[in-house]
Amino acid sequence: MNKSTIAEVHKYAGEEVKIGAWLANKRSSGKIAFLQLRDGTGFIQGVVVKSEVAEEVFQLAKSITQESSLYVTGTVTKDERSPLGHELQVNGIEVIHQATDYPITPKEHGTEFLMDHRHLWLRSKRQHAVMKIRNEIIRATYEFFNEQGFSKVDPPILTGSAPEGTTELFHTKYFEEDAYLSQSGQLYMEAAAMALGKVFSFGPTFRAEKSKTRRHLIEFWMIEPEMAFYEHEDSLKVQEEYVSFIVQSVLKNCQLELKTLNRDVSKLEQVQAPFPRISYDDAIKFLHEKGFDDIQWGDDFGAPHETAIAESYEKPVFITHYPTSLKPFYMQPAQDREDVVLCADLIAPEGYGEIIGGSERIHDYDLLKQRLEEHGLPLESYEWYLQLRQFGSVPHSGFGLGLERTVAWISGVEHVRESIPFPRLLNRLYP
RNA sequence: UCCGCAGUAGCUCAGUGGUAGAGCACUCGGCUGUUAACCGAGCGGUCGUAGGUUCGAAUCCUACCUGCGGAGCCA
Repeated sequence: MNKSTIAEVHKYAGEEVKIGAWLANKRSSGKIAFLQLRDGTGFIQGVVVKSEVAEEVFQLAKSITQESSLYVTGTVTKDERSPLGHELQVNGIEVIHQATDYPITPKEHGTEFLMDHRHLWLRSKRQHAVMKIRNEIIRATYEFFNEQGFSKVDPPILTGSAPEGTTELFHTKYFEEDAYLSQSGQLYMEAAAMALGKVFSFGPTFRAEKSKTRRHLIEFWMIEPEMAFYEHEDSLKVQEEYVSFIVQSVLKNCQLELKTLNRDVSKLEQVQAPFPRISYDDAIKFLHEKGFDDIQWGDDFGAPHETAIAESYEKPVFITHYPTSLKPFYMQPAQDREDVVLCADLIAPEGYGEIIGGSERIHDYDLLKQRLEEHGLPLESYEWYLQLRQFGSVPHSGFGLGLERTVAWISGVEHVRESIPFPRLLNRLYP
């Protein structure tokens, strides 16, 4: 007999297969039982007809409990009513392990309860779909950057010096020394770009911020590309092509998952490069026209401002050329204006907020040193970083994309806590 | 850190001073195409914690704890 996964049953239409699965849910009447089966690759309905199976098989089908693990044998049949297109006409059931009192019942549950049972919640259809989309975004990321000639480079997670404010850094010990968990690999990626040309990193990031919104996690994953000889505009092109590529990849390879999540795909279909750009100057003017009188040139945008700007575009939008005072020390000033820098934030549509922050980096040694001093940063900690500008410095740019915000946006889930398997939030370190 | 809301059965909630309730889950019975299946019965309680007011408190008051939503914060 063929052993199959649910995702592959279509290859065995009309044949008998054996599937290892869990019982997600069950409905039954006196003479027919419907088993909702899942095996990680997908969901399928098993149909047990009393008149066509042995009496003990039907009695077993009626008595299996939610989330018990099973080997199910049956014939694969095509069925229009199934989202998968196929059903399983069950003729045999072997219970591997009987589950009792599974906590997540097929009814409504509150956030706290679901988060306390995240290890089980992941089994549900919705969460399964989000995790599959997350996986597709990761897969497409590797495909895109490999095809574009980037090398993956892994920056350290444990770092020594504490640049800027230490309040948002996780403190730990490195034997006798103080150490901090990385909140960005960017500076190291700049060094890597001088060695390998075009590089990208993909790893965890830690921010000890007391943020409590649907867009914030304490531990999240970032993709940080860095490109030698790329100026600001070159970097924007990479960003819009990259984001378009992952959105189109999800549309192509995760149709069932998007359907499960009820995602409005027409909005995603429009996400094709190029993306609109608006300068910080124009964004301030736009907000004033919209009646926001609580913001003036030099202020950073709050969540309502970002959302208002994003809502006037169908695609993600770049906000470029922020005031120098709002941005970190390493950003390259604009050629004709000292008061703004060559940077861009990419704001996702539908209120999902900033998904990318990027900039051209200062490549002039004297200017970089001056900026470090202006920001009151200890030069000795940045000696290696300054040396990148002493030995064949070149214009270069890079950006960081927040994976969970991107997953949340593309999946259409409300909160980033559903876009990572085990979210770390304020007051949430379990499970 | 600030503002607002909430905490009652395993879960989701109703109950605004006078005998603790419903749906789901679970158990039993019924039902041949169900889609959070449905119908009937049964089981199920330290009303977040501590103190106070009252003849009497889930209900009113005070403090604390926990969670949710938002703001702030956020390379």
